[in-house]
Amino acid sequence: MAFEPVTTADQKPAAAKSLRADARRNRDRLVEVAAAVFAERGIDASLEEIARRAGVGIGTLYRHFPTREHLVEVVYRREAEGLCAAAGELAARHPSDVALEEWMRRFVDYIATKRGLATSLRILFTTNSTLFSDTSGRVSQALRQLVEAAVADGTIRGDVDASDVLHALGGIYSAPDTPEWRDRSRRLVKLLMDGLRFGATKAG
Amino acid sequence: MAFEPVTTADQKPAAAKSLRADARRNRDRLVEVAAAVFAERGIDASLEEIARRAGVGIGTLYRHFPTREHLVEVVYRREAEGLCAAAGELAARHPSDVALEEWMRRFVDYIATKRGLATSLRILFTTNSTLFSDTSGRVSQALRQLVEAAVADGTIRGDVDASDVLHALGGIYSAPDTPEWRDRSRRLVKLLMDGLRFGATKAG
DNA sequence: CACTAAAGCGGAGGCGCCTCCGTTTATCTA
DNA sequence: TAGATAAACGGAGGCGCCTCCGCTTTAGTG
Repeated sequence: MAFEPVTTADQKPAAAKSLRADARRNRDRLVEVAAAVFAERGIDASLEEIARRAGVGIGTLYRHFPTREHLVEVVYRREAEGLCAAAGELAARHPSDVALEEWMRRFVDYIATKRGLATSLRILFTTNSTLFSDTSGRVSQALRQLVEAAVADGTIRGDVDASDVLHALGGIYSAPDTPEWRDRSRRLVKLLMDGLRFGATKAG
Repeated sequence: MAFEPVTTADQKPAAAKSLRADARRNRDRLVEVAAAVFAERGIDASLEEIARRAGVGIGTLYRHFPTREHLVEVVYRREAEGLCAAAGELAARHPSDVALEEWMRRFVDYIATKRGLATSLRILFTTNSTLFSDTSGRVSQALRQLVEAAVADGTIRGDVDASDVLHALGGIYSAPDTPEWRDRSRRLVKLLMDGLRFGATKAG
């Protein structure tokens, strides 16, 4: 029980800076390892394993993240941010249609790690109501940026917008959690891209 | 994780009968003790304590109730049934307005045990969607019976119906979980009854 | 650099979860 | 009533959770 609100105080740079160097190091390490372990073993992974693999004691983990949910939230946010940041980098390095396609592929991977997190995420979203709107807003903003760029330079057709694409990706959320889920989702992305390229002013 | 649907197979009398005598005894004992322990210690009470106090091994508890949620569901259903059954008994033993008042008092106690169960119940209701509609339907049916009887014999005013009363009781659900919650709710029931008696054809 | 206070570390220990399997018991048949 | 057998029992054991507190490290101060 005991679902105290997950504070967001540690988001403030001031608070972040006030950590001692060793503490900051351990904290970062824990988040990184946690992301890997959650991806590998699922949300119910042993926190002791995370601490072990991060090379810290279990006490240290609990000091930084008093509940499993705190840790999950930070990992979740970090991944969402990474996804958003990738949009800019991809756009800078690739033709805009390729950037969009690659970003959607990563989006699928991102969602993949969220599968099976249903319960934990539900608790998080209940507890911290800004979490969902924050991240989903930022993610769709990133998508919008990519779609608009690709429309603008004619590598995808002009009669769609970001919300159409988001809608099309929506099937990924709701699809059942089968073993072939990932492959099917990738095919879906490809299909979607072909559709988007069809009728573009600039031929692929 | 692993939220397999909570089966309702054990509701069938046939299945119930097929238990060996000792098994049935232990199962009943467990449910009874679990109700007490959940009420006393909250939903997170130790299952080992429940087994201990029921005088069975922890293995026996888990054989009958493979997850905590299974056990909670059975306790929940049992209590709701008790509440419904009480309506008939109270009606038989008391003037109809007194029966209604006493029943509402018990309803408050019933809800009291559900406080703090938020998460577990949410999981149950998600998993087993009939659970909520089943029980709430039956409970409001019981209330309806009492209200209609009291209206019929004039011990409460005639211009209200069961859904009005249920609505008035609704505040009990939504009130925050403070220490004075129980007392406040009891005062609310009293207040409601005074209002219901006011203008009754048959003076109290 | 030496010293110190405060911040941080980490793991032992206690508890609860859940499974597994050797033992006990109810029920059925002769 | 005795014997057979499937059902049920129960607790040891392994694992994870989380707290508590004595020890270590850092970051300031003179």
